[in-house]
Amino acid sequence: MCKENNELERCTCNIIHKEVVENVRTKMPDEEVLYSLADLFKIFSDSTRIRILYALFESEMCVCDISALLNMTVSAVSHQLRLLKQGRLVKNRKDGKIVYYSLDDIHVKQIFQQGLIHINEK
Amino acid sequence: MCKENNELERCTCNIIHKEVVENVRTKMPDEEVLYSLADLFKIFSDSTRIRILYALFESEMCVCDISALLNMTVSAVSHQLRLLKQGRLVKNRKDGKIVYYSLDDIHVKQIFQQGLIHINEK
DNA sequence: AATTCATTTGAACAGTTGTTCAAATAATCA
DNA sequence: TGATTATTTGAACAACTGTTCAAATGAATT
Repeated sequence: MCKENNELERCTCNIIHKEVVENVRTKMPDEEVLYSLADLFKIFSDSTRIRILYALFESEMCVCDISALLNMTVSAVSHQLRLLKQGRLVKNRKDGKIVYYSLDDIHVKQIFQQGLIHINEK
Repeated sequence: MCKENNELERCTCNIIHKEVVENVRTKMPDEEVLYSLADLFKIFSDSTRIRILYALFESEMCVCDISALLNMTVSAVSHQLRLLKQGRLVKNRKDGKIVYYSLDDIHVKQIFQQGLIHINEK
């Protein structure tokens, strides 16, 4: 059953273009890749984290400085820095009591750049 | 007050490196840009939407086909397609009862590609 | 006009997210 | 050691998100 495409057969499912679906299915990336991508973009999906990354494009900064720059509590900033570090987007070094954060990935700039191209289009 | 950097003064705020903060502040993009970027990446932050976009990389598809491909209800797919369309990432055309969705932006592929580079690194 | 089918829509729900607050670390300095 | 300061942590909360379900549209077909 359901051998031809472009034909509305009475399948139990509602697939209208079976050949297209099966062909696309073979080309889909692994589930794991899809989830990893979604997780990465989830990190970029918050303006606070984007602001932190843009700040670190310019200079390494301590938690206190970042919170002053963004006008946010150090706690809120620290929570976000933890997520950024988990996503391997920032790294940190300790100098006495002060923790300095800096960018851990050069691709972030390019991803943001591509995003901006989409936004500014049309 | 607070004229030198690298000096722990007793400001009302806690800025430790005032010069760095002020310099970075001048380089930060406008709020509007930061929010637009976050909104764009928010769309990519869900694996269902990423799967839909990957599917549309290969071929235009109707809602019914996509729901069969992803093994999801048409309603769930339709809701997500609405978000993708609002973000100007997909467009659609109507042919009778059937609505065909297709990619509306060539940059998406490049953004995903950059994301994959980050994921596969290290 | 009534029926069928593809799709959309809105309300409802559970699950997730970002911030705040208070408390805990960790490192310096008196 | 005790005090101070930078940062982290965990719990709590409101706000948001993705899916489901039921109902509504809209366009052929009978």
